[in-house]
Formats: sequence, structure tokens, C-alpha cells
Amino acid sequence: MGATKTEHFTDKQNELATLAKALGHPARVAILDYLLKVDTCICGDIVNELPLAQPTISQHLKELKNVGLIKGSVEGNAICYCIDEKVLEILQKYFTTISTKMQARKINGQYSAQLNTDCC
Amino acid sequence: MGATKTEHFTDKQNELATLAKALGHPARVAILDYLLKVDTCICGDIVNELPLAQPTISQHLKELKNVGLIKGSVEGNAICYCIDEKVLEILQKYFTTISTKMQARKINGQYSAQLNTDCC
DNA sequence: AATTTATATCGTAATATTGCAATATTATAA
DNA sequence: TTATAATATTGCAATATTACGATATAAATT
Repeated sequence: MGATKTEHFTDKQNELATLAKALGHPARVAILDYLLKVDTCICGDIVNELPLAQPTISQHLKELKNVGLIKGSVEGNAICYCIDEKVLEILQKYFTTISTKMQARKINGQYSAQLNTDCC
Repeated sequence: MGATKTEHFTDKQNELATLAKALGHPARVAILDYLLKVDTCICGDIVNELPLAQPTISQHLKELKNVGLIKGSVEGNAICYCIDEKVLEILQKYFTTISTKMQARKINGQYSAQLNTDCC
């Protein structure tokens, strides 16, 4: 044991978990935050910005790139990274949908008083 | 090494990473999906729903509860779980803010043509 | 009181992640 | 063509996660 049993879950669930996992480390959140601030940058900029060694940054960038949260393009001998909005939208839509559903449920509950009363 | 250097990042970055990490496993996404469908349920319901053993489900529930994504209340000899909308909102707002910024940047770029043209 | 039901905790094996030094790779500059 | 600069990859140690059997706990039922 020790390995996640991905085969038992839906593609959507696995996709979301993979995306969430990619942001499940503060360094990768910090990289995203930084990219949001500067729009585009090269790996070396992030190495200067964050208190982690170059191979470690490179590894985090790879993970973000693997799930499609960022993309990089060769620019001479450097690599230019930026956020890929497409994948971010998946996360945005997922959490907005859930929040909306929760909100609707709460308003509904004010009238029906049938939800969330027996517990929670 | 092997431990995340949380002390080097901002509280916000650590908070988001912790929340994202909690959803970084398909079983926990599935639990959230299920709770969204049934509103509230007891642990045993989830054990019947997902192909994981009871201790494993219990462990996943604990993690979701630790970060505040769900809450549980004692109901006789069972424990009733439901989603805690407060923490979900943090995630929803974070990704909506980023998506909005990215969208604004894209529209801006149509006129200024200064962003994202050198790479990406 | 003994049994059943529901959940949590402990212990542990298998696996994954994190971080970095050393090194490789690839493009530019001298 | 030898530096130099920018990244990536490899290898490895430290740590964390995942999964579950065995067992503990605690309330309800008999």
C-alpha cells in the first residue's frame, strides 16, 4: 500500500485531485503568485525570489507544468514561464460551482428547514 | 530533507497550499462530491460509497476536518459530517481572483500588446 | 451486562514527496 | 572553441502519505 487508488475514482475527481495536489505546496503557490505579479519570467528569477535551491525550483516548475498550470517556452538559453489560464479555469469553475450550490442550499434551508438541522 | 519549508512562505500561501493539499487526493474530492450530493451523512455511508476500508475513510475525513473543509457532529453513536462553506469560499475566492486577473491581463494585452508577447 | 453498531486510533508496510549536491545539457558570449 | 549562463536531470537522504488489519472507544440495543 501507499499508492493512491486512482482507478476507483472518476476522471473528474482524479483531474481535480491532481490539480489541487500541484498547488498543495507553498512553494508552488508562491511561484503562481509570483507569475501572476510579473506575468512572465525565467526560472532564475524564481530561484532569486524563493529560498530554495535551483534544482528544487526546477522540480516544482516541472510539476506545475505537468498538470498544465504553467507553460514554458524556450527563449535562447533560458526558459520563459507563464500561467496557463485554461487549467486555472477548471479549478475556478469547480469551486465556484460548489460555493454556489452551498449558498443555494443555505437559502433553501431558511424556508424548508429540512437541511442541516439534524446535524452540523 | 523531505519536509516542506513552510517557514519561508507567507501565511496565505501556506494556508492555500494546506487547503489544496487536502483536496489533492481523489478520495477526498469524492467525499466532498458525495457530501455535496447528500448534504449530510455519517462515516459509514462514505465507507459504503467508496472502495476504501473504514480506517482509510476515517483518516481522509480527519484530514478534511483538520483543514476545516468539513465539520462533524456527534449524533448518537454515529458522527454526522457536512461541508463547511467558510473554508471552501477561501478557495473559491482565490481561484476567482486569479482567473479574473488573468482575464483582465488578456484583454489588456489586446490593446497594449506588451504582455505575453516575448514568450508563452 | 453482553452484544451490536459506528467510528477512531495504532502500528506498519508500501510508496511518494521534498530538497539539494553533483552533474549533464544546451545556448550564448568571449 | 573554450568559457559562461540558464535549466534540467540524477541520485539520494529525510520525511510524509496512503492503505489497512487489529484493536480501542463509545453509544445504542438486546
